[in-house]
Amino acid sequence: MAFLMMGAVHQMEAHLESALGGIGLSLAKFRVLSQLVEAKEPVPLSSLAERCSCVRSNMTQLVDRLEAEKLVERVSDPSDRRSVLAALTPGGRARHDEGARVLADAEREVFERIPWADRDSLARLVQLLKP
Amino acid sequence: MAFLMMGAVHQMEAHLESALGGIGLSLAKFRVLSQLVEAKEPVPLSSLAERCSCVRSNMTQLVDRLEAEKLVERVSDPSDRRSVLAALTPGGRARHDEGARVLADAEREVFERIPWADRDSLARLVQLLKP
DNA sequence: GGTGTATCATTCACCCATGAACAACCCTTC
DNA sequence: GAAGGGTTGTTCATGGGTGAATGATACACC
Repeated sequence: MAFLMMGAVHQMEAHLESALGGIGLSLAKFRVLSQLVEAKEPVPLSSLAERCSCVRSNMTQLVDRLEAEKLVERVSDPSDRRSVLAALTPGGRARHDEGARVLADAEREVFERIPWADRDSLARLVQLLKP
Repeated sequence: MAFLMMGAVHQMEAHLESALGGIGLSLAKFRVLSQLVEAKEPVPLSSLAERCSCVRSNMTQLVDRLEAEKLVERVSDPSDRRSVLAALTPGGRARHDEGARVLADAEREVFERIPWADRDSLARLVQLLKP
């Protein structure tokens, strides 16, 4: 059962990943951009890591890569010299919007095989697994 | 919806992973041992990779690590000198059995929150996602 | 028998994720 | 104001995964 779910979800991830790959994004990078869009302002890496449910060291290198592609910028926080803020660039914003469209399509493709009536119960059951 | 499922499954994976971690295994390594047990005989890395749904290069280093822990052995295939067979050692067999017990417990913990009546429909819906 | 093609395992470079160790910095508390 | 303890981001080692390139081998076909 656990293996069944892992298999299905990994295939789904691979599908989304490959769709995003077409525009030079990945799920991890999209999640970061997405959080920055939502925040509407520069976010400390630490808080960004928390929002993305990953550890700080991971966010460091994720932002490294995003910065290399000029999708985000590191800016320093005047009020706390330990902190480094990640700021969305215009290019990053555009890439995110593109990614959101691509992802919506890919997600539709995955779920179109399961009838609308069943989606609620699937969501409910999956939710039960979480805490 | 996709993100909900990914989140839930990743947490579940983390739980199983940490349970296996207690005995020096991981999901990936357990999957390999498991396939070797099932096969009842040495298996070419290529076929092992296929059974584990991963690429050959990944299996190479997975077997590297398992071999370093003396859980499997590389033996050469007399009938095809390109091929390298992975063979389960007695220690590997024992570790697998231990892993299977640990995993069964961990899986029970994860799913005990969802009522028996719902498990079938969850399995059915997840199955729909797969091909 | 020689040639071409396909398959095998490995290596390499890369991506994503974790935990441990670390220097820099903030903040309390004396 | 000096001292300690908690944060912050980075680095490093490790594990797990991919795709591309490579050298060795098998095999079919001429």
